[in-house]
Amino acid sequence: MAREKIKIRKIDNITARQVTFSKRRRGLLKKAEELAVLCDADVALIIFSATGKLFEYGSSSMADILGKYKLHPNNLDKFDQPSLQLQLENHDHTGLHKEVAEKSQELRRMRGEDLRGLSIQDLQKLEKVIEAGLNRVLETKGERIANEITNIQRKGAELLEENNRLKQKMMIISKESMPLITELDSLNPEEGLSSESITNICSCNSGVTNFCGSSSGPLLEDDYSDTSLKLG
Amino acid sequence: MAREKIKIRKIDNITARQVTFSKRRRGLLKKAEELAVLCDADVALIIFSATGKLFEYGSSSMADILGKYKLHPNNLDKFDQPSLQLQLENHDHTGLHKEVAEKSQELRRMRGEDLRGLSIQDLQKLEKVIEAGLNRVLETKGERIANEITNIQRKGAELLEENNRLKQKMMIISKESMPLITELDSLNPEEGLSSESITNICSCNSGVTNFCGSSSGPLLEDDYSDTSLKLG
DNA sequence: AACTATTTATAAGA
DNA sequence: TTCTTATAAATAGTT
Repeated sequence: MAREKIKIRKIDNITARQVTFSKRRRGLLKKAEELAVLCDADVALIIFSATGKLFEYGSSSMADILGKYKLHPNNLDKFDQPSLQLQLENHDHTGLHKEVAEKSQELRRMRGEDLRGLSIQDLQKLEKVIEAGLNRVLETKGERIANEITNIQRKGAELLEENNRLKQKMMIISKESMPLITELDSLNPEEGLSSESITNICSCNSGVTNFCGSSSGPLLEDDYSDTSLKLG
Repeated sequence: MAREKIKIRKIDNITARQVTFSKRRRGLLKKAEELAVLCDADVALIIFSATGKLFEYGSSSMADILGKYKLHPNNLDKFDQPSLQLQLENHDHTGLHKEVAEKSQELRRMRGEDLRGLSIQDLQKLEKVIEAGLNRVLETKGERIANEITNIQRKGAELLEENNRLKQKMMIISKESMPLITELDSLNPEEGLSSESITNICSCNSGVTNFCGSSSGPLLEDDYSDTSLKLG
């Protein structure tokens, strides 16, 4: 446009090209602004140099103009689709939804719900998992009940011992054919122990039931033992 | 720029403004393309007329140029923020992450892991939840153990009965001062039962230990009540 | 970056 | 709108 007319094709000479870029860039930006001002138009001009440097003009907020551009009917089919990044995030989204659903179902099953659809093997695995978990929570309570069981055993053994002692004494009495009243009197106090054992077996029973249901708390306490003793 | 110089300000005359818009718009688009071609630049030009009509030029795909523009360091703070839609989805995202984390922890706790940080009340609630779930899975095993318990009780009751019978016999013997060898002989066979009872109590012990670990089931059934009644 | 001969763009009028 | 045209503006090549 001066001195010589040029063909509109890429300028080979790098220096000349850079110079022309500077001159024409300024001119373009100026004319863009002039158009916007003179004609009340909304103009966005973005220029990247060959080296990647950015120059821009926006008659108003660049974001506004570009947003308006994306929403334009002409471009809806190109820009309304979520960006690649958004698509990826949507996929993540789906994955998370799936994860939540899976964990929700696992929780339901650990609560004993929604067991249809589980094979016998699945149920066995589930049982083991739940049991393993419950074992820890129930450790303390389990220990307590184990102690009660030990009591039952001990008292059963005492009953048996007493039983055997009684039998031995009867054997002695029958074999010697000589009843000793004094010995029988001294035997009476031990009868209380027997009654206590019986009652404890009963209370232990309710204690175990409680355990099964899920209750906690000290069962088979001294109160029970006392009552048992009174029963005797 | 011809005939008369004009001030760069909005043209009042609507017709004149529209005409100028047409002329300058063409010139701007042409110069934008020239810059792109001559200088190997990437150029995007977007023009909205005052009436909302869109004109555009892109030296390459408009989407590419705008994408490049958004990723440019200058604009990261303006454009890296996701669209409103994306922001909402991101929030959902976070919510889902949170949900997954919560369910994961609940699962871990139902497995007896990660129990630190739970209050005693929390632990009791957790225990009830796990137990409730396990009760269904363990129904069969619980029934089996309930039978074991019944055995313990029955045999304990039998021991007691035997014990009482022995005592009564001794009382009779001592009070009447008349040992009856025949009765003692008839008592001997029951001694075998006593030994059996001892053994059963031991095996019952292991059964109950298992029960403590995780069994449930209906305990204290009618059998128990009956036994208790017999004890009374 | 400044100069300047030219080309190009365009304001006003038709 | 488009054409014309006088003139302003832009700019290619030079310095």
